[in-house]
Amino acid sequence: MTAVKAGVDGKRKAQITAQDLMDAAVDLLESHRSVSSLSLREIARAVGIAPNTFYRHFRDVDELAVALIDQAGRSLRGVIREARQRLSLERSAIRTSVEAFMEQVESEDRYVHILLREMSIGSEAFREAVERELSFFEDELRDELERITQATGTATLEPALVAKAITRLVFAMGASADGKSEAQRREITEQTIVMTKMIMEGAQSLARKQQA
Amino acid sequence: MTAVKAGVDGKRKAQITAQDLMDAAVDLLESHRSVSSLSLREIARAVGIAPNTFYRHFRDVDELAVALIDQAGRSLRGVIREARQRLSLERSAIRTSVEAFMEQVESEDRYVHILLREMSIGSEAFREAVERELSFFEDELRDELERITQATGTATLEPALVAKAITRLVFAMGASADGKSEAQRREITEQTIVMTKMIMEGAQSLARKQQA
DNA sequence: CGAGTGTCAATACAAATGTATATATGATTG
DNA sequence: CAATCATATATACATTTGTATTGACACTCG
Repeated sequence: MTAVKAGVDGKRKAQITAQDLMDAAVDLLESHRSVSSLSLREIARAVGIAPNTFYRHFRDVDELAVALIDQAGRSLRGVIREARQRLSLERSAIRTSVEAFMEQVESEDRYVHILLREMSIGSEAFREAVERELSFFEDELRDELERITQATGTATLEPALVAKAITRLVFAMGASADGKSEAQRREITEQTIVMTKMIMEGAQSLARKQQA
Repeated sequence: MTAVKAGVDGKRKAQITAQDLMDAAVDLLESHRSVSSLSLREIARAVGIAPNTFYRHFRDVDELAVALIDQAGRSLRGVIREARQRLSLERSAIRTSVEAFMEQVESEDRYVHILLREMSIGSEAFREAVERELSFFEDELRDELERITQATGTATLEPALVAKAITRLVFAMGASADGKSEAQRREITEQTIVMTKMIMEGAQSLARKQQA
């Protein structure tokens, strides 16, 4: 939208973008700071612009925070979708998905951490953005569960509820994996996989009992 | 420890206690503000003391935050224990416990909200305090599960993992119940109960399959 | 009674914050 | 080229922040 083509000569001042501001904000949140403790000036300082220039890109720090969540969600959903497409050849759908999720959490994409951490904090707009991402997940997962039910013929009790349980649990476990070591994260991943299987198995077992 | 006996005459300035500061802080966190966005002066203003007097009770706002978490955890554990003691006469252990938890979350005790919300945010000491409370929960729940296993003879797969899954899930659901209406909270409670039952059922079902 | 001690307020100050106003620079377009 | 526009800076100001210093008041104990 507001993208500016680089000038003919390469000597340009390197055009600050909204993305630059977001990256700087994420840097500042590296350690366990809350988004709400970020100051406009601090972010501006980090990217090397005058405080007022911030307003060219966002009205608020809050607005930047919402953009952060959107980005985190988008990136996370992309990874999960990709994992799902790899599913057909693989063994366990659960394992593949959970591992994809945790992979995304553990590295490279520091945006996701913020989503996981600040689920219940921040402005109204912020929390709504987080809720939106959770819903996306739940919906996609529910569809997937219903597809499995159709395909395998094994009934699942209340797919929507199962999807919600798994989503919340996986997110919570992901959040707890945050500062941990590689080994610890691997253990958390394995735990999460077993937990997810328990929920799935429980939902199917209850469905069987209910049928009888 | 530092409690001061009231003077002979009742005209005293009403002795500010650490608890007063904590209560004031909780008031300020009413809406979804982060603890890390609280200022020392703000809290002092709320209780009507001079900024410097704050130091008589806490070294930091961080130290106050940790005290907050401890209090929330203590109060929460008390309620769960009480619920557990009522269990023998009741029907479903799961329902009783989850309802007790949600009851505590939804009203009166605004301290618990903070614990639920800021699980992944704040200083090191803060997060450690939260982790401590989670561990307490998991341990007590695991003991309970093992006792059930002993009593009923129905095996449960990995009680520690089940306890962890249930704890994280219930906490996550509790956190999501925060700003909601009475009706919505009731629905969340019901959902949480079913989710918990799924986990239990799944763990038992998997144990049966593994035995075979 | 008088000295000590714990609890508070008053004043002060440097630093940091959000934002208003005005200005400069390079790109775009007539 | 001149005008316009988006982008960024500079300066400024009133607030707010954490904390240092100082002193007042009430209570306790010898």
